[in-house]
Amino acid sequence: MSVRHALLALLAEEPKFGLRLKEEFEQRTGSVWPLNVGQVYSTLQRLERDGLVANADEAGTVASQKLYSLTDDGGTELRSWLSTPPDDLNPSRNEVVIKVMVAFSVPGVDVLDVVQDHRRQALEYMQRLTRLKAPGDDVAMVLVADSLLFRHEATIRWLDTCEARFRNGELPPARSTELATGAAPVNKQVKQ
Amino acid sequence: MSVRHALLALLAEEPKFGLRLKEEFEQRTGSVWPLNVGQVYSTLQRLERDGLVANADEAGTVASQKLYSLTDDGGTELRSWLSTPPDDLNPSRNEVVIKVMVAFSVPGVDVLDVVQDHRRQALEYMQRLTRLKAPGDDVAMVLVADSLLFRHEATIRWLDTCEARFRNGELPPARSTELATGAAPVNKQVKQ
DNA sequence: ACAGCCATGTAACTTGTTACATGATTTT
DNA sequence: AAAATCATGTAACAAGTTACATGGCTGT
Repeated sequence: MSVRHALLALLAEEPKFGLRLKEEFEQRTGSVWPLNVGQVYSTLQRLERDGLVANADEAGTVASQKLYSLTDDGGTELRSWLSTPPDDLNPSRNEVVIKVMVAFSVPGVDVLDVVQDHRRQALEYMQRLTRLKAPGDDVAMVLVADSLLFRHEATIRWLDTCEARFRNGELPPARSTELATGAAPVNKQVKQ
Repeated sequence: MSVRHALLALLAEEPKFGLRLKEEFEQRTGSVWPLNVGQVYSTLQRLERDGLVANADEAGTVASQKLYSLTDDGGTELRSWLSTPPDDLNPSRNEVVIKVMVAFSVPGVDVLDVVQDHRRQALEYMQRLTRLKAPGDDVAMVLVADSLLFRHEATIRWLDTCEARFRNGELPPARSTELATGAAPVNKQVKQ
């Protein structure tokens, strides 16, 4: 849901057209997160359908440009988004975490290898980011790179706690001969 | 792409059916990331279509259960996933980062307010997580909670650097009178 | 027999990606 | 006038969410 609202934010400044929105979005993120043009147009269509954006077809612009402007409802929606944290109740899935949590029961695979693999890869990516940040002209790019650095660092720290716990013998219920979750009902047909 | 591969991993242990996969996935993530049953079935269909999974319709099970097993191709795909880092070239978008990067040009909104808002909310969520972790029986839940805690901490640290830079007068190019695309794109590496 | 769960499945929708098609404007 | 590029748009697909429909099995 980020793109939808980001477009609203960019339109709050002044009416703009599709391609311009793509360019500005990428400028704000230092070109780290490219935005597909096609998605801009379809998102604009949906925003218009929902009344958050209107076609400001005033003169003064090139004919082939289709200007969109923020409506009052759009402004309300935007302000609400800016003050709301991203979904506490449904925290988005973390691929590395999922990978580790399912890896330990795969035959022929050592979870600790997976952990080490990803730790090393995260480190390498952090080094690449740090190197890339050096020129440091573009503030947007530096900030977004920082966000990636912090996130990778968090991943590495998590992998470390994982390794510590695993070496300490703390393993999640491996082969689920019994699904002993209190809430979830046990599947009686499965056990043989 | 997490769910698809997670199912492969769970099937590597032994043939299983849809509902069981849902239950085990949620068990592995301490019920923090619920998995929709419908998605399990449609994902299984796609996996079967792609030859990564096969219908192991052996006897011995209840008629209404449809067992799936991992194929050789599925095993190869799984092993490849387990040793590959999640998309360095297309790092996934971070909603909080996007929010901050687009907020500073919204009329009537102070970026520093947005930063403080989200800092406070992330802190509150961390406290809730820490409280929730106390009973600490379920290793899976503790690990996933840790991953969320680390991620929130990374967010907070990023927001702090943002605030520092903003107070220091370092603002990204606000109104883009000129879209100077001369900057080296982070992401445009060779597609190989 | 009937209620209630187990298990599978489908339909409609949203977000996002890639690729392609088409017209308008500017440049040479 | 031809070529390049600006700008919009569409089609097809993957992945995910919600809601609903449909049989089969189990317990009382």
